[in-house]
Amino acid sequence: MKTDTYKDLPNGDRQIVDFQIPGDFLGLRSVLLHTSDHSIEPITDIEVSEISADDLIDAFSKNQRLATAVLWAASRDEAMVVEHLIDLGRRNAIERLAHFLLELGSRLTLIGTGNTTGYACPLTQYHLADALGLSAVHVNRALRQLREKGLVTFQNGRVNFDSYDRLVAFAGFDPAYLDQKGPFLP
Amino acid sequence: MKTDTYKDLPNGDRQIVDFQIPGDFLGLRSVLLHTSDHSIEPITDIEVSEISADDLIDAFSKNQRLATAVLWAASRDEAMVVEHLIDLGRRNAIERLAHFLLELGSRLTLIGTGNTTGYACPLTQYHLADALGLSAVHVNRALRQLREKGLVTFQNGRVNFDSYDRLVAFAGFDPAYLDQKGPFLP
DNA sequence: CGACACCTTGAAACCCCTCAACGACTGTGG
DNA sequence: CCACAGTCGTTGAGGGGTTTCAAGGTGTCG
Repeated sequence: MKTDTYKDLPNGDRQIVDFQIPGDFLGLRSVLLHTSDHSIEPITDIEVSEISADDLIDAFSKNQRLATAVLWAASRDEAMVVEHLIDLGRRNAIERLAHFLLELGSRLTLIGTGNTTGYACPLTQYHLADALGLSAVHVNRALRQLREKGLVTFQNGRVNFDSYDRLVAFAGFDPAYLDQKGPFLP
Repeated sequence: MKTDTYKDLPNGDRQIVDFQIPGDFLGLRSVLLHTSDHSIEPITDIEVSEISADDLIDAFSKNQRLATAVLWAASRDEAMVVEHLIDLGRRNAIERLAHFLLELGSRLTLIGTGNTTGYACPLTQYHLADALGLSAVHVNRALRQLREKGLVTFQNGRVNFDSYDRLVAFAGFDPAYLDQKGPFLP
């Protein structure tokens, strides 16, 4: 159902780069690069189909729409990483958490497993910490603040948006970068 | 000669996502996405050629190697953003700076305007601050520490590697993600 | 010379981390 | 059935990295 892509660091820390939900590519980034220094970890049970790099590239020659669609997927992945980058660079812990929970909600809504009320979220606070560049302890405190502000509650594997609109305003969340209309095909 | 891609935030901060050097695509990310919420800013005089999204997509149908090469470029861009993400998430200010200066050095070396001795660098400390998620004041202090450690000197528009090997070790820099061998073409 | 951009330094405050401890829950083996 | 280990969540105290505020210095360019 869900996985995450991460990189381990020499000092034992790790940084989660992004999470994948049903319908997402896994490891698209490394198809053409000679290196793949990231690891993928399942969070829940998953179901995957494999496609070889050669086949994928080969298919480009036969179908230009496929090439375009794959490039679109790669661009969208990168846009998410960029937004994630902005999280880490210029938002504090509580804003990061708010923004992250909203982004995941938007993505899950698109595939029908979430809405503005909330969604099922199998992540632990340690996952959030590794994704957001925080300590697990601080994630806990930040989640409490969000709860006490009446914005969002994350408990028992569920995210509940207590006040979706106020949360969006608080986090400065604009889902445009998720490009939920799909690839532009001529 | 150089540009940077950044995003302004509501509170007046901004986050630089990456820098472009000669030979790089500008705005590839937004070709297929409906949105382009990033801005591009010239740092030095630049020379660009324009290519329309339609022409690019159209070319995919005629030349599969081109589609592959463009996807490779997008993947490489993303790999750099990912490494940048790890910088912000799990490295402190001085390691971030060291890693960043090494990455830029590697990229410039590839196009022949740098080596392990150093390179010309037209960035201000404010650029570094916006890229690395730090305050300009702290960038200044961190640069001083790197200088006093005898690792690298950044002054008067030049980066001098005082001890390249020790700097690489200090920053944990591994240029593999830059994939400097170019796209894998069957 | 004045305006401006950039660099430098100090002091105080703040955000977040580390360390430490404990409670709730789950699964496991005796 | 119960003791035990393991994972996850929660909370407190103390310390450190970084920010903000403030001021002054240098260089360039009109």
